[in-house]
Amino acid sequence: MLTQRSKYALRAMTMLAASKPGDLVLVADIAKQRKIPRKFLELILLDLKKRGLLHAKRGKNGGYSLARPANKITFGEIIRITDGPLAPLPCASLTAYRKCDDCEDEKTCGIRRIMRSVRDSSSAILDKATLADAFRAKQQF
Amino acid sequence: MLTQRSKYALRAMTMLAASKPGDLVLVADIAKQRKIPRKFLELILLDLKKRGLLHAKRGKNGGYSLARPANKITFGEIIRITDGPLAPLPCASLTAYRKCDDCEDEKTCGIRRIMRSVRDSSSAILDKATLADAFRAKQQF
DNA sequence: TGAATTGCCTATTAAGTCGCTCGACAATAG
DNA sequence: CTATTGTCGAGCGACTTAATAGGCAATTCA
Repeated sequence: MLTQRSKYALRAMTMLAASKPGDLVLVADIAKQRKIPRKFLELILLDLKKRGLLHAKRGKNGGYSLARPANKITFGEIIRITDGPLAPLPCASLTAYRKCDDCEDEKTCGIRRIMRSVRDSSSAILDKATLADAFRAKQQF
Repeated sequence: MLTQRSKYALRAMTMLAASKPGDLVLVADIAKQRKIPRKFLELILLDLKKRGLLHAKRGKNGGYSLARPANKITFGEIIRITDGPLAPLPCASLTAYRKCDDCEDEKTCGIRRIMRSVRDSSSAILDKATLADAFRAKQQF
């Protein structure tokens, strides 16, 4: 399950994706409109900024905007930043591989093989799904 | 990421799958061979038993065995018991659906749509992968 | 019958994570 | 200068996770 943190991040990002590119949006506005605790949201956005997904400007008339077009920012990126690796096991992760402490032989591990295919199918979806896709879905109705 | 609990469960179950069907295996033996804290493992196995995946017998010459053939027990079942729903969001779960507290309109939610497809692809794999599959993978080498 | 074995069950604990808040600071516009 | 707005560090309560402890209940077998 995604953490609340990740849910908030996705919601905030889809809101930014819906606003005009380059337009600056206030944390306070995002918090209000998406019902996210303001101070908590600050931390999340800051993180997304540090990882290059957002651009921020301080001071009056400041705010946040996407650092790239909405169709160039994927769910996978966002979730990895807020929640960590997508893979069910560290030994099945590409972006954050780690050997299992007590794994006898990784090559013959049936559990790993299956978790690896779960990882592959999940990231196939999440690394392809962009903010623009999510927004488009909303627009259809 | 799976919890330690789930990892232990999967390891224990694959060990039981490797033993002769109907044979009783001691908790202590599983714990030793798979390097799982014994008392912790007891709790896990008990849970799996209550949910119908294992059969147990008490007293001397007792132990655990699979309640069904290894090719009828899936990873999905095991993980749902030990870790809960597979879906990344409650609103995207089939087996444990729950509406998001503050979701405006589920039908138009782009996030949900994507998470739903992640769920679908994950469970397509995990509800098909059986203990026998994992064991077979190991045997190949 | 009774001792040994083995799973069943309830509590408890230590450490960590999650969700969130507070207060001060730094940059920027006007 | 002042108001605004993001940045940052610290901290906190509730919960979860991983594990331990200890006794009870069923079963075997001598």
